[in-house]
Amino acid sequence: MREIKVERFDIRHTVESAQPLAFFGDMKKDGKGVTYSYKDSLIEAEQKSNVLKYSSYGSVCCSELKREIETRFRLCDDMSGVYKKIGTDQFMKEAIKKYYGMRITKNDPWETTLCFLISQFNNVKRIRGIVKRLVVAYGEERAFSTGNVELKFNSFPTPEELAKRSAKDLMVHGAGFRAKYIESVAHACSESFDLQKLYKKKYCDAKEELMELDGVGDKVADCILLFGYGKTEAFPIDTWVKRVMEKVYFKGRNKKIKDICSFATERWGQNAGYAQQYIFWQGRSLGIGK
DNA sequence: ACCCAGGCGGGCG
DNA sequence: CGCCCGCATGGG
Repeated sequence: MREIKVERFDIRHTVESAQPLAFFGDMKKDGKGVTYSYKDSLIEAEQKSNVLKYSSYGSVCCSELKREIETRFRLCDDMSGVYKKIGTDQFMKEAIKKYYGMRITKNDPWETTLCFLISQFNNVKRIRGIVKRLVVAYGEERAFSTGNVELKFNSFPTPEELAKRSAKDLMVHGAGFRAKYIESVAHACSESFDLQKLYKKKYCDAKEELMELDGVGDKVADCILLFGYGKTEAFPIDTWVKRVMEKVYFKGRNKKIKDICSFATERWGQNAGYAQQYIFWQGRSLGIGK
């Protein structure tokens, strides 16, 4: 068990706020820790006030593990600076106070892509269920014995593994009409489409390329860029964010996605992604628009 | 029963 | 282009 000091970090808000970790990871019952698969390994992380304890089962070495933890939870982000930039109005101040320490997570691009393909026209509980069933069905099973306890988990299914299945196979797991997108994108990513190359592209260019994938539109592309590539200028606008934005910043008037997007970019710039996460999670908790 | 969910693609004007 | 509709599924 290793430790790292953390400030302005809350593992519960971070893991529970409908980011990819909420879909394929497991929150511990007490809400203070999480377990999730990383490559061939299983990682555990647990927070005790200002200390994040972590450990792993599997082949990942300790320097890589440290880097993975710091990257995944974006521990190097200057949250004080972020809060200063986005906490400029009453709504944001309250959201920040309520979910203080909630970070954007940085996840694997493919894993993020699959999660958000499934997210469309869907709800958080079902997304998690579908992702979980795909992991069980098509992830590689791994087991470790830790003292007297046998630990089993599945790694996240690769594009190659999913590409072997037809949309009809995938339907069994409840993916619904999204199954055809999963099939198509799994094929693309295991053959011609190179997700890795998007790291070095600018936000706009990367987004344009992502949207060539079947089932990836404006919103899903922004989610992939934010949670899968760490491009924090992305501002995904779903039904919740749209409603909050209209109510809080546009006097309740119906606005187009494009207008909301340019407002957010102008107001929050590189921190738009963070602003979005607080808006989204606070909007849901307040039930805005319902 | 009815409505909605971290939208998208296709078809039409 | 912009607008509108259908779409699988299950929980509230």
